[in-house]
Amino acid sequence: MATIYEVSKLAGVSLATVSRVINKNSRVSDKTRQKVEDAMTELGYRPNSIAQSLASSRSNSIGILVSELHGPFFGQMMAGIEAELRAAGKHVIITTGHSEEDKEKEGIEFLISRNCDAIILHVEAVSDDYLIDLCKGKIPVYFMSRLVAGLNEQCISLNNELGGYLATQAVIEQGHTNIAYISGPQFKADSKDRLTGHMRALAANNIAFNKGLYFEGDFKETGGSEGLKHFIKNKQSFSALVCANDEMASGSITYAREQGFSLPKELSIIGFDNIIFAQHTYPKLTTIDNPVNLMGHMAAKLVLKNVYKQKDIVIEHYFEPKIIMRDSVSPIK
Amino acid sequence: MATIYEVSKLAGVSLATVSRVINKNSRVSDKTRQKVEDAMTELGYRPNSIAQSLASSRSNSIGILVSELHGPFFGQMMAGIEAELRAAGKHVIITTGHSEEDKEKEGIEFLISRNCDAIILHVEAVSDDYLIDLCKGKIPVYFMSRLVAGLNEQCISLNNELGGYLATQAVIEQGHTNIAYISGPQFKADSKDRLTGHMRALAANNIAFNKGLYFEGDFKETGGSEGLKHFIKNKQSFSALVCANDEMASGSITYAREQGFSLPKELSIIGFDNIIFAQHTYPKLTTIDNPVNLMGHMAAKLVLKNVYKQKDIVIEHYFEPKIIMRDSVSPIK
DNA sequence: TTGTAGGCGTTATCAG
DNA sequence: CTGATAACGCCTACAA
Repeated sequence: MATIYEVSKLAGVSLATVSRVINKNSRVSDKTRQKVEDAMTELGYRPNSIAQSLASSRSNSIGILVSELHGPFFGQMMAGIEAELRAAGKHVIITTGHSEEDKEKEGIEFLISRNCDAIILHVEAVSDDYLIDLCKGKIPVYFMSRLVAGLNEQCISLNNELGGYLATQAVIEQGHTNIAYISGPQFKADSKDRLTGHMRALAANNIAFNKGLYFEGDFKETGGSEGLKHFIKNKQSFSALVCANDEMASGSITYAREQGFSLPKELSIIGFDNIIFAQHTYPKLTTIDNPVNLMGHMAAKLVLKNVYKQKDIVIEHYFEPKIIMRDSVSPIK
Repeated sequence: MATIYEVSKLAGVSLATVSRVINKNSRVSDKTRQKVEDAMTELGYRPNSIAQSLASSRSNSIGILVSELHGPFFGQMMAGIEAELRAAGKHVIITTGHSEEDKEKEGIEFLISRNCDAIILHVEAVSDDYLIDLCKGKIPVYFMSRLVAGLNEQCISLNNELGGYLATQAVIEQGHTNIAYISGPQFKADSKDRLTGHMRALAANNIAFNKGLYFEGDFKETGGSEGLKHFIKNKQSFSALVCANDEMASGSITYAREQGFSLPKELSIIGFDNIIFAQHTYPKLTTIDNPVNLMGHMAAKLVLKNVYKQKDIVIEHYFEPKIIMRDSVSPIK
């Protein structure tokens, strides 16, 4: 692979001049610029971004840490971030944390060690203290879907509590009072907040929280089926089921039908996130819209504005969920 | 951020010695190792992987190019690759090509310029010639879901033609002869192969290919609904619909129900890929299993074996799809 | 086992 | 506008 040195020799100029035409900044006479460019194409020269990065301590790449690479939620999030950044000529380096403290930390250190200009984190297992410490470092850090106390300016988050409230409220408005709830893993802030919202809606309507109608799921399809199975086994009676995300709602819809429920007549089900597939369950899933793709774009804009000093960017840190009415919730008879 | 130099000073040893304990290879006496490690923790030292990479021209990171970051197909693929590599202590750098030639090339160059030890590509728009050229470079290149002539050893692929055949054959075996087909974008090799398989099944059963029952979709949910709408508008008669992937199958199931079809009685639908969500459509989607997660693992193993010289790894280059019988296909009345 | 010194490919600061 | 030259942080023969 040709280096800047060979280019300079072929073009008959110095290293510095070649570097200048690469970086298009300081003035170079058109004549020499042309010579250099010719030499570059002739040699098929490509700048080595590793070397650039080492020398300049800038990399034009942004590190991203997500919990998982699969799943509709993270897919939309990554896609949003990447699209915005790519359009600005930046690259993205993605790694995973698997919701485990060690792996999250390791992932973060990898990104830092790669000289990312900034990192965008969706972390779930690591403590606030760790994050606050992290922010004292040199590299700018931003957070998706996590509100770290005192670091609001660096967070893009959804009002999950409100979302949880809206979901349960929607079901209550249809006359349901026996409402089962399948939450996400409770070590995750999102899950906790959604559950809090659920409780608030219950309380606001004078419905007592029934522990027998609560199940902690895993945010996956299986969580939905297992939760429902659990309720049925324990002979609970309920006419509505609110799930803390759409995957679990899908799983429970499938399982409910297998058990002979007529949906939504005998059981109303509501989800959370509004993943694309929510339009393709049967009945079509009523759910809470989580604009995670948009939030990804916003996180990217945040780094564009703060790190790359792009002007005229308006940042919205806090997103409000809204309900999407479809067919999986019906009035109680 | 502390450097190796400060560590060496604090530990009272040379740069080389510090480098040795970082790389755990050449022998260092326990005593000095301890001194160095103490110094490292005291300073909170983290190796700068950029500098490591520049000096050693090795990066312990593998570049991955996928078309999109979202969607169940790529999600599973990335997850498979990452899991395998992560377990081996390697990191993954993911970027996207968006199925556009320019972006694919740009993505590849980014990965190369980042000194990846190897790159794994899922490219769709770039030509074989370009890829063959690419392989002449210094950095090892591997391909997912694409067979490049002469480069079989570097490819992990699925027999898409067979999959296409199996899908249509399954529907024929249930007595269907008027079979509509919604393909993927025909510039993609996968789509083309699946269609070829469809044609072979038709031919093998003496069913003429009817152009009116063919629609080129986009591999997304909308492709399924649009295709079905197209057939209906043109007053085609058909009792079965085979879709080149599950997203389109889901879209067509939803649309079919909206149009009042009773499924699967009045219309049998089959998909391709067996994404997780295929279990949650109604009726549950009969489809062709595409072990893309496994294939991701295999691609990772390929680099573990060839690039990192790990022994005892058995590579399987060629995967066979198989049919997954569920409920969306029924015998013709 | 440990240290010295040159080099990886660029950038950036000075002079000129 | 252009050219030397010293960093950037680390690896790796080669010596000791």
